[in-house]
Amino acid sequence: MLKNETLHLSVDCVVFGYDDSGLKVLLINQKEANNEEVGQNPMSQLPGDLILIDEGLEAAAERVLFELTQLKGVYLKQFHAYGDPNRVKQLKDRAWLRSVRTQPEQRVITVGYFGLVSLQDHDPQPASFAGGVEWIDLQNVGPLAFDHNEILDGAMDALQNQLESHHISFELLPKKFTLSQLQSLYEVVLEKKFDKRNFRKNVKRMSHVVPLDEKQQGVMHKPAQLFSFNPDHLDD
Amino acid sequence: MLKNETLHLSVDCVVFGYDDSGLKVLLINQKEANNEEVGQNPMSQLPGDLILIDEGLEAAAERVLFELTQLKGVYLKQFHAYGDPNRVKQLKDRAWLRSVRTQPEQRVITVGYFGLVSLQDHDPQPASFAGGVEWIDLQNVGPLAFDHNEILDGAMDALQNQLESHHISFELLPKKFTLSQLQSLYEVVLEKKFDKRNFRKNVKRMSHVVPLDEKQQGVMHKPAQLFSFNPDHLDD
DNA sequence: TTTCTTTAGTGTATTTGAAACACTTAGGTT
DNA sequence: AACCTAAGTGTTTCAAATACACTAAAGAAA
Repeated sequence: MLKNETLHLSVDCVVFGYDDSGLKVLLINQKEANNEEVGQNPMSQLPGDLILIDEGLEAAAERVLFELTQLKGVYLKQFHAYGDPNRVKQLKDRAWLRSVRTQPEQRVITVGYFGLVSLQDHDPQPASFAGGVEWIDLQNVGPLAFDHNEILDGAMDALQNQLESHHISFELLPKKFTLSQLQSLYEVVLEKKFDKRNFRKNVKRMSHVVPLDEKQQGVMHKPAQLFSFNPDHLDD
Repeated sequence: MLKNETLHLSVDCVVFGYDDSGLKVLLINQKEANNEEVGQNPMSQLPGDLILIDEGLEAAAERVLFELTQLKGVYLKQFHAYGDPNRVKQLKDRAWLRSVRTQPEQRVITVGYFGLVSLQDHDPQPASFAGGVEWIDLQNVGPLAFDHNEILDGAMDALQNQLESHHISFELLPKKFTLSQLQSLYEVVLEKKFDKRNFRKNVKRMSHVVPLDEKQQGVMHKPAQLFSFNPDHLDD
């Protein structure tokens, strides 16, 4: 058994997708792994891969995400680096690593990015050159490869912490959205309920949420006014 | 000129030290560099070094900090990874890199940790096996090596963001402290003034700040009551 | 021992933001 | 015309943030 002499660096992307049915995360299936030797089911994992030798971290996250899921122009933000020396050395992950890596025993440190997309504005089933890609409801995420459950938790914490302070909710909504959609998003991400009238009072103080001269269409109830996000009005 | 084929990973520690004279950061001088070829002054930098092949990130930060500054038992927390492909390739940094690295042209990604110590409880002039170690007032920090000014700014942001929410102010104070010291710390770190009575009202609600049966000694004014931090009482 | 200097320590009134709460409206469907 | 559904809207109550000025205790100086 070879002694590891260098270490590798990867990026992993925790891409959250949102629509009226809830908050989801983008996972890829390890289709190409033959887990015969340990008789395991194919596992899911976060989209991620080794960075190239001359590539910046954020550029790597964008490239890897595009290569694995065809997603482009996604808001991405670094949140944490994971470097446990044994994070890719569990038995469950060996077969897959051998099938895709030239140095499967290599230690890999990874830098986590979280991404945000609106499922209405982006193709919810991005094609992949190898392996399936799926949006999984956050509640239904099972055991993932490597330490990806921990990374997912870390991304969720970062999202919750930054949702209110960093004006990122709009990355998860369609360009035109209703106040009810905005409220539901807050409720789903922060896992608590808000009072409708108080919530709207607060939104009306945000000058970067601008009402449009347009209403919701095709709904079987009173149509809601549409709003959009104006990044130029960030005076508050 | 050799093509780089692997990349390296380092940790850099931004250790903040606090006492009644203010907030400082621990820097080391590049004494061993002979900058003759570009005629530059010796530069200061954050304590940091490459991680070992089997070492966790936090363990690396602890080890490197100890090796370079003899500091031990310091609160350390990861805050950001810096991976610009050119971050160690500026002219100003070449001479020093050649004097200490076997592969000075190597790309290095670094993971930043911030550390917190009380200058009263820790030796403020830790000895180093090579190169001087100094506490520098935050206002007096000049140009540092590599991207270390940017890393320092990132650490300061992290400290400001976490001071109130993460109960870390106590890492910067002596075990026994006065409320005035606590208030000054908040004012220095958050760069704003607080009202004395309101500040104390808020502290009295924090059950983890416990009054001691002890008073300040050797001061030429009314001695203040001492308090300490009880990590078991974190119910709020 | 008196006076001076310095920082510790304390309470109330005002303003602001957060929280609680229920009915009417507009559109599509039956 | 009646019904269903989510949109939209104000006021009251309570809690927290803010603003503000004097007395107390110790050591130093006279």
